[in-house]
Amino acid sequence: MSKEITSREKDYSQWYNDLVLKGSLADYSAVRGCMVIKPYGYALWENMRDVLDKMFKDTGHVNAYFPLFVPKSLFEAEEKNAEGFAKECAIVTHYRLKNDPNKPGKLMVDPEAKLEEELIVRPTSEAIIWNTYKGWIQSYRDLPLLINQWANVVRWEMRTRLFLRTAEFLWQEGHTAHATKEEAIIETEKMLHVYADFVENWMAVPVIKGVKTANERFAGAEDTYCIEALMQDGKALQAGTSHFLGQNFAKAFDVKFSDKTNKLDYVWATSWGVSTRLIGGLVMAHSDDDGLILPPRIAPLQVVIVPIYKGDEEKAMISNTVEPLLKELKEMGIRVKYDDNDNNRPGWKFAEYEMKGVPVRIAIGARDLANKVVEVARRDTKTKLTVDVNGLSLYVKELLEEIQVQMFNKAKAYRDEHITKVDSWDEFVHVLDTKTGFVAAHWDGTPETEEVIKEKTKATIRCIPLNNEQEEGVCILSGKPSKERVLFARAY
RNA sequence: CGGGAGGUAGUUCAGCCCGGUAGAAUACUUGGUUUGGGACCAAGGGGUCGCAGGUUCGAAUCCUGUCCUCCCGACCA
Repeated sequence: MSKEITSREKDYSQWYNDLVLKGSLADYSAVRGCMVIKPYGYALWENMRDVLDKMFKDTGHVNAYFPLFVPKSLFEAEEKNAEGFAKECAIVTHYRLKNDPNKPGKLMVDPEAKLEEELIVRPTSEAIIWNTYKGWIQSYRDLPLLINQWANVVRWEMRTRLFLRTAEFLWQEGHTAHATKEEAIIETEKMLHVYADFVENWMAVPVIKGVKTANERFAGAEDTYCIEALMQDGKALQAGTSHFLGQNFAKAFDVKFSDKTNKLDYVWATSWGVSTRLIGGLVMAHSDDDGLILPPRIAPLQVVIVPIYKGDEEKAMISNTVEPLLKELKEMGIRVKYDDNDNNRPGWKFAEYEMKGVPVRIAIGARDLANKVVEVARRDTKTKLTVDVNGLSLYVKELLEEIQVQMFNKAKAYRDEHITKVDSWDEFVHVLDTKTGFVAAHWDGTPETEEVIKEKTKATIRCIPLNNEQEEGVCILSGKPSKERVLFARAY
C-alpha cells in the first residue's frame, strides 16, 4: 500500500501532513492557503462544534449570524484592532465581471463596477457586531447581551499549514456586552474555563490557562486570556482565547446604556473564540507513526467491527452475532460501524481504521464464534484482548471511557514533564534547544525584554498562568527583579 | 514576501540533461481463487504531462510568464 506515514522522528512536519491527508481529515485546494475539510474531518468538527455549542447555551449564550463583509469605515473604527489585522485582510473592491474584449471566452473585472466603499472580508467580527449592538442596547435591561456565532473568517496568511493556519478557517466567536467591568471580566474568565473544560475533557488535551502579555494580546483587548497546549514536538499551541475588551469597542462604536439611576455609560465587552485549529492540535497531541489517535468522546467513529470469514456462510453466521451487538451498542449511544464490505480483507481494514484513529476495533471470526468471544483492540495502546461476547457492549462502553482518561493522562504526563524551571540564560537556551516544551522563567515584565528574548531564541511568552505562584527572582535576560515565573515556548 | 524543492494515470513516481508524440507500481473495472495484520491470477479501462504563451517540421522534454503545493525563513491575536 502507498499509504505510508512519514515517522515523527524523520520529519515531524511531514508526519503531520501525512496524518491529515491520509487520515482523510482534509485536502489541499486550488485556492492558495485554503483547504477542503473532508467528510471525516468535518464529522470531527461537527462533534466538537455540537459539544461546544451546548456548553455555550448552558452558560446562557444564544447563536446569531452576522455578515461576512465589513465596510472599511466600520472596520477601521477601533484603531488598534484594525491595525492588528490590517496586514492580513482580503478586500472586495468590485462587484461585477464582464467578458474580456481582448481574450474571447475569458472574464475580467469590470472597471466600472468598482465599489464606492471597499468591503473587508471579516478576519474577526467585532466591528460589524458592535456596529449592530449599538442599535440593540439602550438600557441596562438589554444587558448582558450574550451572543455567539459559528462562522468562517479569512486572514491572509503568508505561510499556511493544514488546520493550524489557513487563510480561511471555521470558528465560533462569542461577543458579549455587560453593564459592569467586573461582570465582563467574569464572563471572559468563565469562557476560558469552558474552553479548558472542553479541550481537556473532550479532546483529552491538557491545557494551561493563563493571561497573555501585552505583546501577545489581541489587538483592541485590555486583557487576553488563553489556553495553551503542548504538542509532541515540544512546541506550544494556542488552543483558544478569551478577551476582556474593556470599553474599547463600545467607545469606538458608541454603544451606551442607561443604568438604573439613568446615568449613561459605555458597555463592557468580551469576545472569545476557538477554531478548526483545535483539530490540528488534536492530531499533534495524540497521534503516532501509524496514524491518527482520536479521543473516544469526539471521534466520528468510536468502534469498528471487522468480520473475518471464509465464504458467505461464515459471514452470515458472524453477522448474526454482530447484528444484536450492533443494535445494543447503538442504543448505548456509541458510534459504531460494522464493516462487512467484501472488497477489502481484514488486514487492510485494520490498517485503515488505525490510520483514521478509531479508538476501538472489534474483530470477530469463525474461531471466536465457536468460543463466544471477540478480539478487542485499542488504538491508543495498540493492545489486543479476547473478550466474551456476553456483556461485550458494556465492556466496550467502559473501555471507551478508560481510553479517554488514559489519553488525557498520557498527554498530561508528557506536558508536565516538559515544563522546566530555569534560572539562568544558558539554561534557558539549552532547555529550549534540547528538551523543548514550556520553560518557566523569571521575566522583568517589560515588552522590550520579551522582544529581545524572542529575537534571540524564537521563544515567546505563551502565558502568565492563572493563579500563578508568586516567587522572588531575577529576570533571566536583564537580571532585574521579578515576582513570578512566566511560561516561554516556541510556538505554532 | 525571500531561499530551496516539486506539479506527468485516482495515488506514489520514472521519463526531461541529449526534443521524435508517454511508462511502472498501486488503485479502478470484470471473472476466478482467497480472507486472523494492507491477498493472488488473468483480462481490461484510464493521462490535451498544472495552466498560458514562445522556439521548432515536431515539445512532458528547451525558453518566458503564471497558478498551486511542500520545506526553511520573514510575517502572524
